[in-house]
Amino acid sequence: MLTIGKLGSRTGVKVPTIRYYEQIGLLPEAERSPGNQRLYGPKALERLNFIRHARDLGFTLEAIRDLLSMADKPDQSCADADAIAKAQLAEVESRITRLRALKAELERMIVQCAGGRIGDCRVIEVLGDHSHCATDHRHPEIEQSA
Amino acid sequence: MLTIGKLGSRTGVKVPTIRYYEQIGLLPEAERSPGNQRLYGPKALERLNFIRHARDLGFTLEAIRDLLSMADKPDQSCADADAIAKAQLAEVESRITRLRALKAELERMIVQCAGGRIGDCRVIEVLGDHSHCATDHRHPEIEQSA
DNA sequence: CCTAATATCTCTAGCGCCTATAGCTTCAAG
DNA sequence: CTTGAAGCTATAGGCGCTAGAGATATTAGG
Repeated sequence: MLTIGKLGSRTGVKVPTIRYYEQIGLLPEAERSPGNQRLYGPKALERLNFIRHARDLGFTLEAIRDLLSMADKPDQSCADADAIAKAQLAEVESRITRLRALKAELERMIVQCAGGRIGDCRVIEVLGDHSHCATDHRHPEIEQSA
Repeated sequence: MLTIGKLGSRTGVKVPTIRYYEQIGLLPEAERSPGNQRLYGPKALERLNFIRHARDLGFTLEAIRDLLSMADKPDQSCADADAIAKAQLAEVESRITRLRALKAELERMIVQCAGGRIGDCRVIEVLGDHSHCATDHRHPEIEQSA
């Protein structure tokens, strides 16, 4: 049986985060020692590793919740798991595309800056006027996460 | 003079977001009409366009705050603006690198999934065990934003 | 065995960047 | 002159944690 601290160091998940996962129901309520401290067995370790890994891959906690509930039903079709993974892939791809446009724009901006006064600075100027841009890097919603 | 709604539609920034920017001091307090509604002149339009553009390029509000204060001093050196832009470029590049690793991992996972039962599903299995992975896609802190 | 350091506990608030809701007032069109 | 859209304030929520306070538990050393 592991204490929460050991569990954290084995999985690379911080202690408050583990408690948070329990609180939102992503981890089951942990067993407790006589002194009321959380204790974890191998199953919890496995489950938390799964979560950590999925987070590393950029899945949202919602998606992870779904994936975990699938992992618990080994006889069902894995089409749903596949769909979640594919959606995540699409998400990652679209982020890459967008970031590449940003990168290009930033590079253009920086290269053009002669390093003089602000009044002549391309960085400031370009930011002030989107029409200086080569690509349409605008986006509907600013995305976040991994 | 523009109402907040017009300002929003011209810049692509939502009305509550504009009020939020004012609240946190990114936009100056707007003039008011006799009926207490916010009114914006061309300067505010310009400033908000700048903000929107910089947000689109992934700058944080903090960085934008700095860039704006530089934009107000056209005679200073633009080295600082340049540094901020370069930091942002580095940030974007590192995100791209990471996302590419994620993409590769997700693709591997998906391709390997034969589409059968969960019990045989590579997606679920890989998530459960990082050692199945080709790349070390782990990261110290999960990043966010554009 | 006692102490001191460390780890854990609960609870609450905060981060960045908005977004949504409620309940009101003002304005523009018909 | 009425209606409906657009505006106002104030507050709460959302994601995924992170940080803090203040109390208790455990462990290592003397």
